[in-house]
Amino acid sequence: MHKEHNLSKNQQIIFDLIDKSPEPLKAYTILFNVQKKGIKAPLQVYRALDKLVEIGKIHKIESRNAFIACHNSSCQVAKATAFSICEICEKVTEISSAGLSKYLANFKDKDGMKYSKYNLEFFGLCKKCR
Amino acid sequence: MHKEHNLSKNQQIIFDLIDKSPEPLKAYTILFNVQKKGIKAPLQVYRALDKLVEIGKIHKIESRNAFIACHNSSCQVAKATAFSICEICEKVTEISSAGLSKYLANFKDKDGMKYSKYNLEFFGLCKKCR
DNA sequence: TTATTAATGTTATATTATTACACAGCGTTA
DNA sequence: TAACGCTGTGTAATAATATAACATTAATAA
Ligand SMILES: [Zn+2]
Ligand SMILES: [Zn+2]
Ligand SMILES: [Zn+2]
Ligand SMILES: [Zn+2]
Repeated sequence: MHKEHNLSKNQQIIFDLIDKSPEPLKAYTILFNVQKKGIKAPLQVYRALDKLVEIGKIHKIESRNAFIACHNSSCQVAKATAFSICEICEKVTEISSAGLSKYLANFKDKDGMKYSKYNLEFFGLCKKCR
Repeated sequence: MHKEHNLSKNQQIIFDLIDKSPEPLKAYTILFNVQKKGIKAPLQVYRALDKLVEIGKIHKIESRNAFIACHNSSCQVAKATAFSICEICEKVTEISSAGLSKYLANFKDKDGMKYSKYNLEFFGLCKKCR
C-alpha cells in the first residue's frame, strides 16, 4: 500500500512512456519521444524524472543512465532497489525478493550501521542469452 | 592473492592520484590534477580508468560518476563490489564483509540464476554526520 | 484573499564520455 | 630480419548526460 501521487502533465506523459517501454529509457531518448507532446527541453524531462524517482514510480539504473518503471510496490517507500542486467542484450529486470530485501535491510556494516536505502545491480546473462 | 599488473605510465600516474585521495575522484578532476604530468586529454584519463577498473585496482561509484581505489583484494577478481555512501558529506567506504559477499554470490533470482558480478551501493549517514 | 509551494517554459551552459585517426613500443614468430 | 598482433599513447573533434539561471503559471493552503 503506498501513497497515491497525482502526476502533473509532464510527469504523466513521461511516466506513461517509461511504463510501457520493455526496456530502460535514457533521458534523451525520452526527450525525442515526447517532443510531439510539447516537451521540448532536456530540463523538462529531467525535472519529471527527478520527481518520478523521488516518489518511487521509476528507478534509475545507475550503471546505464537509464530509467525503468517500478514493478514492485514495496520499494516505492524504501528506495531499496535491486536489478539484474544482462551484459549481452541489456535486458533489465527488477528483482523482488523478500529474502534479499530483508537481508540487505538488516545488514550492518562494521560500525554497526544499517541502511534502508540501497541500490544493487547484478550483472550476468539472461535466460535467452545464456 | 591476485595477479600483478604492471601499470603503464599513464595508468600509474592516475592510479597513484586516486589511491592517495581520501575521496572518490571524478574523471575531469583527475584530468585537471594530472595535466602537470603531461596528461592533457580526457581520453587519456578515461582509457587509464577503464583499464584500472578492468583489472580491479579501482572501482567506479556509479551513482556519483567517481572512482575510488580498491581496498579489498578479493574483489579484484570477482568485480563484486559494495559501498556505503554518506548522503551528507559524500564519504564513500568500500564494504568488506564475507557474509555479505557470500550471501550475494549465492543469491538466486526467481529463474534460479546466480550472479558473480554485482555492484551494491548503500546510502545513509556516516558516523560523523549521524 | 494572500501566501506558499509545485510545476512549467526557455536559453544557455556545464559535465561526463566516446569516435576517429595516426603512431610508437614490445613480444612473438615466420 | 620482417611481419604481425597487441597494448598503449597523442590529438582533435564531437556526442551524450545533466544542471544553472531566470521568468512565469498553476495548484494548494492559510
Ligand atoms: Zn521498484
Ligand atoms: Zn540477454
Ligand atoms: Zn574492491
Ligand atoms: Zn558523512
